[in-house]
Amino acid sequence: MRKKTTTKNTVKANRNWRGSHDHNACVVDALSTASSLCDKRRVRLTALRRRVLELIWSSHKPIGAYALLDILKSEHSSAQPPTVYRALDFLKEQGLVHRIESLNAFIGCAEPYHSHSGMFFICDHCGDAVEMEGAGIDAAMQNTAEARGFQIQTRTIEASGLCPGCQMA
Amino acid sequence: MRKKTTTKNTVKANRNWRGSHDHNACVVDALSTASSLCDKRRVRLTALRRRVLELIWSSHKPIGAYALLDILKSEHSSAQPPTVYRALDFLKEQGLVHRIESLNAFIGCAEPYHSHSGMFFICDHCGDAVEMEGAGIDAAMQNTAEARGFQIQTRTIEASGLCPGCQMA
DNA sequence: TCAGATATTGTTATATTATAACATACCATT
DNA sequence: AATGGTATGTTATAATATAACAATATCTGA
Repeated sequence: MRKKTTTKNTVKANRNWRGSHDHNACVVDALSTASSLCDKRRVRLTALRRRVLELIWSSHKPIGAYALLDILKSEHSSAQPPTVYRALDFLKEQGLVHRIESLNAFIGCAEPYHSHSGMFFICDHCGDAVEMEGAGIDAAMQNTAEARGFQIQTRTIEASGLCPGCQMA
Repeated sequence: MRKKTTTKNTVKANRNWRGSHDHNACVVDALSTASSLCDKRRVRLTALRRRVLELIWSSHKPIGAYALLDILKSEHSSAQPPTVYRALDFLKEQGLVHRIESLNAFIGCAEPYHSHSGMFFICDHCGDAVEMEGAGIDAAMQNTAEARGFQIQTRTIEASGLCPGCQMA
């Protein structure tokens, strides 16, 4: 039995849209996870790289390289484009951030322990982006690829549209 | 019971990788389809737009805006970036070309009659890209989106890796 | 601890991709 | 031909990304 209380459903959807609520705690978590991951892998999460990761997590939304650069410049006068692009390259390699191709922007990865490409739902209205589990999508792509003999290395899966909150506006 | 004749499978996969064989016929077809589609919709496939579409189809691989511009310039000296970007905007709106986000490049759409986002398999080695049917992927994304209350407007689905031919190299 | 090797960051310059803004030309209807 | 909408021309600049080489920091083994 299932009530059709639209409001209730919307609220539920809303509650689910973003997993976490305390954004500061989120950032701290992400940084400490990143730190231990890098230790384990014997790669160096330098102050600069750590700061870039922190800035990405501190932004609720996907953030572009030049927006990061502007912030870095204000606290670190030597920052130039390569400064931020190198840090981003490192963070991507380590799976700590994802690049959102349709936005030319970057977002923190909530599940850096296992390598994956991520699927993103991006709200055109508020700019929020959320990474979700593939739930069959990866497998479906893999099947299609295999049927044609294509060997997948990386996936880009992005959807833009309206998040629950912005559908009302 | 299943034979493991790798060679045979690979050959089969290869045959399927690209649907069509006569590329010139392909281009002619695409142009005439585009032409009738635009007539039907009462929009103008001008000489310039038609030429850009032709150039895109004539390229076996996704082609960038500035590569198109270089060709246009050589035959049409007034061409500038807006010339090509405007044509591309028109062609995208009409669903005649797709933009491949991970490459910043454009490719002709083989199925312009019905609006869709397309799923692309892009070979890192030879640069070929093939559009394939979603076969469950769109539905799977839609389900995930609905579960969270997200309303999808456009999708970007791209995989890069190795095409059958390049796996041997 | 020191020297050499490697990794990281600094610095300057430039490449690549994309859009803004305004002027002119085209062309369909009256 | 006058009008209004669409398309293109033109100039300038914004936004994104990388190349190439120099300097510095960190690591490793003797």
